[in-house]
Amino acid sequence: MMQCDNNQYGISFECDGGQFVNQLLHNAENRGCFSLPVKQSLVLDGGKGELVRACGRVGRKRGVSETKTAEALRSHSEAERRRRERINAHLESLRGLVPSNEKMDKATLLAEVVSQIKQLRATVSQASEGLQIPMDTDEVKVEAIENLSGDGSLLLRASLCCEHWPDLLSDVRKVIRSLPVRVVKTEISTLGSRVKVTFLISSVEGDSVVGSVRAALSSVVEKVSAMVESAEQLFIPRKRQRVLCLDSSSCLLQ
Amino acid sequence: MMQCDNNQYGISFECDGGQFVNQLLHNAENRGCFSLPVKQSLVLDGGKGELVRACGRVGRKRGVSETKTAEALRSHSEAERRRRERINAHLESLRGLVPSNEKMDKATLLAEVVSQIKQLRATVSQASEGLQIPMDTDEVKVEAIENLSGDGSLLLRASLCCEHWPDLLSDVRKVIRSLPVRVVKTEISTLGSRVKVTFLISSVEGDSVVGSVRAALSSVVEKVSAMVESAEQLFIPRKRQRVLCLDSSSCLLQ
DNA sequence: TGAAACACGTGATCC
DNA sequence: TGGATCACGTGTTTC
Repeated sequence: MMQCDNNQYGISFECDGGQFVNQLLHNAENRGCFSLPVKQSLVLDGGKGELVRACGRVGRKRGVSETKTAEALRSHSEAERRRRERINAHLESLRGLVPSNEKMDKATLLAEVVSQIKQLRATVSQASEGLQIPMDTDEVKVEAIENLSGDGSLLLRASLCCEHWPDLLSDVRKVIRSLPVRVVKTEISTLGSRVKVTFLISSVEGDSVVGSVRAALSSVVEKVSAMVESAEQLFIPRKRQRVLCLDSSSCLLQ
Repeated sequence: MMQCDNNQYGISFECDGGQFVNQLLHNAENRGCFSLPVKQSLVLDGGKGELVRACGRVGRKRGVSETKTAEALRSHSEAERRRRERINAHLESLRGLVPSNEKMDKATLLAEVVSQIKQLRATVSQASEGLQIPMDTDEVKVEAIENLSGDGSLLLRASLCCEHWPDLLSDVRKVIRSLPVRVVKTEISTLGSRVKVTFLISSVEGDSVVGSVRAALSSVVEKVSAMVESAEQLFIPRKRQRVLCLDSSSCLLQ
């Protein structure tokens, strides 16, 4: 056990840095009535914010350090109150978000929130399968649909699915335009923050076009995924796509 | 201010039942060093679970009531510790469910959870539109598709969408069978805990069949909605449909 | 240094 | 009554 006098409120006590002994001592030390060599404990008189000795008569003359300690205790307890209020406000929000009733204790409420989130995630995952918009994995698909007659040209269905990103659509347009293909049809669907772009593409160069379209779309997906990841690491909350459209044909990319 | 000696730990103090004054007195009373006529305050010696006087010498002889108080304080603080552990365990679960990082303070974590739930709900709502399975409102739709040639028979598309309930499918089967119709095709889709059943129905009685099919399906939906509501009021967590199938033709109802 | 975050034990309240 | 829940002020640690 060693002496530590580095606590900020000027309250001296015995401790050894060990959590266990600290806990054992905690209560007694608060009152300064422990048999170990405790020097003193100070408490705040809530009524006037003045300092009193926990044991013994109320001090007649008070030093500067005691006044400072009184102020520290006051601001400390006020900060703690604000913290509690902040936390409880969020808990109230959650109370409004889970179905169920009011008058639910904190632990049960939090358990309910946990299961609610899991349920919602499962539902979203299910919906994303039905809508063919995977939520967890990015995706690039390119497939030949049919060989057009004679001239060796090809009809392709190509799609990409990833998180939304401001430059996503213009990037997709750029890479598609750089290829020797003609876009027959475009569909853009979104689900939550995910975007899926599907093309019907015709090309006269049947040989390598599948690979080059796949490479082009993959480069876009990889760029977006890198941007999103770095934004998350920098604690920048990604802006969510709020306006969602499903199955809308559009010429945004043309 | 009036005397209250009805607190369970045998600790006497002054109070007036008012929250404000109670708070002001709270701290000083803990130590029994307030200038108001406080009788005594007892604290638990964490090391051995023994009772000591907050002010004054450690008592040599201890009464039965003091022993009982010591035990009460101990079990009280232990119960409180368990409560904290329960709450913190749920908070840890939530930490694992929000994306973001570890080392997030409680208030921020809870704020993140709130926004996460809102986002998930918006996504589910969006998906339910795309999949034509409304999440918030029950629905019965019946429409004539075409008049079959000559004999006055009719082809209908009928659908119902509501929460899942164990007897739902058999109830639907029952009411459909009670009608003078032939079921041509059935589709069952689910999203989360919602179920949508769609029928293609042919009938030789073209006049009233739309209304009677609608009435039949509505009676099922109303029964289910009543069951679900009463289950929620009784705090019975409705069993969620875990196995989800989308757009599956089936003969479950035939 | 001082502000912020957490765990703790306690008084109060409810059923 | 005893047990459970909550708000509170405080000691401690971290940055």
